Amino acid sequence: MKTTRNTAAKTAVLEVFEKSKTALSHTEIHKQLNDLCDRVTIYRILDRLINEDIIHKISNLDGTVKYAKCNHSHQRVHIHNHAHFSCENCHEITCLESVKPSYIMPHNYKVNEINFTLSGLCPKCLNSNI
Amino acid sequence: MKTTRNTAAKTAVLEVFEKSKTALSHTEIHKQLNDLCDRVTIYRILDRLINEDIIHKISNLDGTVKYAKCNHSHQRVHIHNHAHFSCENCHEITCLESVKPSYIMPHNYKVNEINFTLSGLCPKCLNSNI
DNA sequence: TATCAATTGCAACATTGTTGCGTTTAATTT
DNA sequence: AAATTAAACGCAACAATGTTGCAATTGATA
Ligand SMILES: [Mn+2]
Ligand SMILES: [Mn+2]
Ligand SMILES: [Zn+2]
Ligand SMILES: [Zn+2]
Repeated sequence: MKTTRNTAAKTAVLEVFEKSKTALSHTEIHKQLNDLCDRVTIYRILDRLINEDIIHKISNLDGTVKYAKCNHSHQRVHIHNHAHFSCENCHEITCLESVKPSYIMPHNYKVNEINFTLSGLCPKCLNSNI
Repeated sequence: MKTTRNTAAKTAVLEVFEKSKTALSHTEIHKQLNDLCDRVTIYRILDRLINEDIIHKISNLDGTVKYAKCNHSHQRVHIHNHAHFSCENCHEITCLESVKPSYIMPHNYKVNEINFTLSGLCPKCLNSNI
């Protein structure tokens, strides 16, 4: 199998994730890295981090894509079954690790992954907007 | 307020939706219309149909965006609270009108919209793949 | 230190969606 | 039926996002 390496760029991307309380887009990461590496490199690092189950991808209703660090306690099988919240006002996306939807599927479907994103107003914007 | 008009292109787009059992991407619609109108026009028609609550937008985990016809029985307030299924094999996206997630939100969030997309194998692909 | 596959930078490309503007057209009024 | 007029359109140009090929660099290992 392919081995994975620790590079300066990968370390820097991980540090950006550590410092952030919300999910980040490719562009936001690129700006924070301030030309430490090429934007293509960031796409490739994100791909690797997803394969290594270190981050997960969040696809929003408006088409934007963000990434967030996984904070799971080393489960053997790791499933991203938590919800994400996307604020329509400040556009911040946060993991709601405690919110896990329950649902009943029809027969004959095999579910591998779920994507549950809620949009509206986050607590910060809800308070300041009245 | 702005009034809305019935045009040849809009009618054609609606016919495409009527004929389809699955959700459609902008590109798929454009191909089916076979240069009846410009691709920009299709984007604008889709925007209008969403505002008129005739179709809804489905944003998938892999970044693709599709649209599907709403089949609701003229509720006063119309909320898209059903799930969508995205097949990893045939890439068809279908509305699962009967699947509605239940969940408990933390306080201080105002939820306006939800996006619940499941991916995996659809019944068709599940059966043909063993 | 030598090796070598993983990683990177760069250029080029593809896809998707948006905007401005002059022209056409659907629906309403005269 | 003709005039009116704002909605809708086509076209060109642009922006954002993501992908690919390839030569050069570099991290990990021997
Ligand atoms: Mn996780
Ligand atoms: Mn609907
Ligand atoms: Zn907010
Ligand atoms: Zn399928």
